[in-house]
Amino acid sequence: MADAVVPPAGAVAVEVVVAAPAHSGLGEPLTYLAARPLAPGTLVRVPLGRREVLGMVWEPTATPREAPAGALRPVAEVWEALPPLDARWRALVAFAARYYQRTLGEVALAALPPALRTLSAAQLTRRLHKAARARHSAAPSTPGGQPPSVTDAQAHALAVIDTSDRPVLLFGATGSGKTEVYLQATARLLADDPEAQALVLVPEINLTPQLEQRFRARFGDAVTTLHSGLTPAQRLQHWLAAHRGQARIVLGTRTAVLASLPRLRLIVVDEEHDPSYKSQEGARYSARDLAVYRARLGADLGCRVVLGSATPALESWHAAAVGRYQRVDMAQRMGGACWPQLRLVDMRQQPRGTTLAPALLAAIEARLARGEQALVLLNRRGYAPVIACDACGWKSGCPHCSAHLVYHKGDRSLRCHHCGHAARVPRACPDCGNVDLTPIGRGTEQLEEQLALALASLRRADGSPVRIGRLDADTARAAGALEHTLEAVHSGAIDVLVGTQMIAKGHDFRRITLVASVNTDGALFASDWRAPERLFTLLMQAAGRAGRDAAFVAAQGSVVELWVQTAYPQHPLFAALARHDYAAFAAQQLHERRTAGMPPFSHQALLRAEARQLDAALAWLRHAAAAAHDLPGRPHVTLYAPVPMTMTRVAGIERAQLLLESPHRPALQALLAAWLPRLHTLRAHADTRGLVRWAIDVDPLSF
DNA sequence: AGCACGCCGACT
DNA sequence: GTCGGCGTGCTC
Repeated sequence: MADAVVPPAGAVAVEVVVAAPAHSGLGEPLTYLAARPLAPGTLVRVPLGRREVLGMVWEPTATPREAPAGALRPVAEVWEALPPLDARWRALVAFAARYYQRTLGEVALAALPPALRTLSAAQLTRRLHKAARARHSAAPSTPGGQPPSVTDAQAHALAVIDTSDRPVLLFGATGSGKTEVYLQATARLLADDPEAQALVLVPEINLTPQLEQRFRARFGDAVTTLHSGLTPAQRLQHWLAAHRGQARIVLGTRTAVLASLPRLRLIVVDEEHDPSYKSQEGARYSARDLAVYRARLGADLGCRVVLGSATPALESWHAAAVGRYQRVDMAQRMGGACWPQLRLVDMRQQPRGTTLAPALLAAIEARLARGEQALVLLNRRGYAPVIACDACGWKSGCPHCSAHLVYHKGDRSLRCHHCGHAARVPRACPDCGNVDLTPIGRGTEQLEEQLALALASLRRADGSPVRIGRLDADTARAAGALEHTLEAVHSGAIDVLVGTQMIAKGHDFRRITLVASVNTDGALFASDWRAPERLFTLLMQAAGRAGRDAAFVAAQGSVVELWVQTAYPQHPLFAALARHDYAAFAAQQLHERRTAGMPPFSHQALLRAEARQLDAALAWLRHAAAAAHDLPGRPHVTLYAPVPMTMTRVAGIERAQLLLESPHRPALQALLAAWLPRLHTLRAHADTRGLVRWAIDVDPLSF
């Protein structure tokens, strides 16, 4: 074919990484011919088999590989218009690829905006010119207003951020003014260095619109965003602005940690404990951990990293305790806002099946009567998690998953929350024909209904009936619905907001004086040993929604309360919660984890397998474990027996996993690095029929 | 991962 | 007789 073309005299070999997984045999950089040497980080299009793909020039690997068999093919196109991705960025990608056991190309190319891959060099050049013109015609940014003066705690935090040689863990209560610290740290940096860039990471941008608003209000056009809500064209445009240094501040979700930011000097990870920083597919990286590493790579520029949370991840808390991070405390809530008092409702004293204890209902009524608002948390959407037949015991199971179909009353459907399967609610039991099917348990939809019923006779000051709003993945699906509901809470159009954990995020509600958690115990004894940490975080976060306006609370003469319904009121988690004492909770949890040898006192990786039949998945994992037998690091790594996942079947696929654990991270890393090539060989040559796919998850968060 | 080639069941 | 299922093999 075209390969017969004789390379021009003076052509040189260049190494190029492409977005190919390791099992393709293309894990290492590929060698092509170019008319002249190309700088590492340059984007190129290269022929690969019968197609042409985007690749990136990489520096030759330290250990020279033997030349590929056939004649080298020439690079098809060099994207000269785009400045190469710089050495710091490549070092970050190289680290992420190595640590999370992926190929360079997978990580490097996945970090680029998808729209970039579809462009030709000519289209890119046009795009860049257009962006440059738009920039010239745009009005200069006009940051609005004077920054507010800072409290002593904020000033201290800023001083530490300025001077610390370590990652800073900003431990600040909800409403203690962490955002103002981020803003002023950013402002100082930009004032100090006319080219510096800052990266602000948030868990989910649509749940925290206020942070974006505050950054825009302060820095105007210097702010750009990077998240999945943007159109492909916007994402490309924003990415280019960051890459070319025009965007001074990038506000984004976890993917933004891999954005190109040549003059990056400040990284903020807000709500650093949030699990959404851990990627759950592809390269399963932790954006928080990569942020810390990235700051280290930028040390020569004076790059700093700030991890902020009211309830840090226990890993981060421990890192601060041993001195790897520097902790700064901001304990006080601004403006004298007070902490909710904890009210535990012992559900063992309530009749079985009670949704809302009478005392809690009365407390809500009292608040509504005074014109205050309440927030009721139930971490389960739908009307009921399952429906059952009264006669034969049939339950609504998903045909594709080891899960129940959830009853959604609104559209009379049964829906699987794992695979999306949806069906009409049957008129009668599919097994015995009995017509009495009963919903078991409660979801937000039912809670909303029961609250409406219970509060039906209640009137607001103006005589109108009280209004109940619901916020969960179902009601938030429609465009603008989330903003609309939040606005209704702010304006007072909604008196009681019912919802899943999404109502606990950073919304700054002014008139909420009561927060209630209705069905708490599921999380207390979940099989996942991280469940208590997540529950504590959720309840602290939810509690933080109440009493934010101290003047309002005082004028009302009200008491701010957090109500928790539980059958285990004596659980130590609640004692710490009552004192809103994260430190005590962390100490207790860390003690348990140390005793049990769990993270952060050990390091873990999972080998996950998916297969048509469970046996095939388990057999593969056993093969894999056997293949690890004599590997480096093996003596320091515990391999547990392969087990089916808690949710064994999802969308017709059986899942199992093998846990690896080591007190010594380098040993685990060494083992993984040596193990993966063997696994690829095993997959290709051993009998692995039925196995659909497998993947390594380093530092897994969920099991 | 793509994208081909290649060998067995229900349709114009 | 073809269209099309997805099994295996290759890509510097």
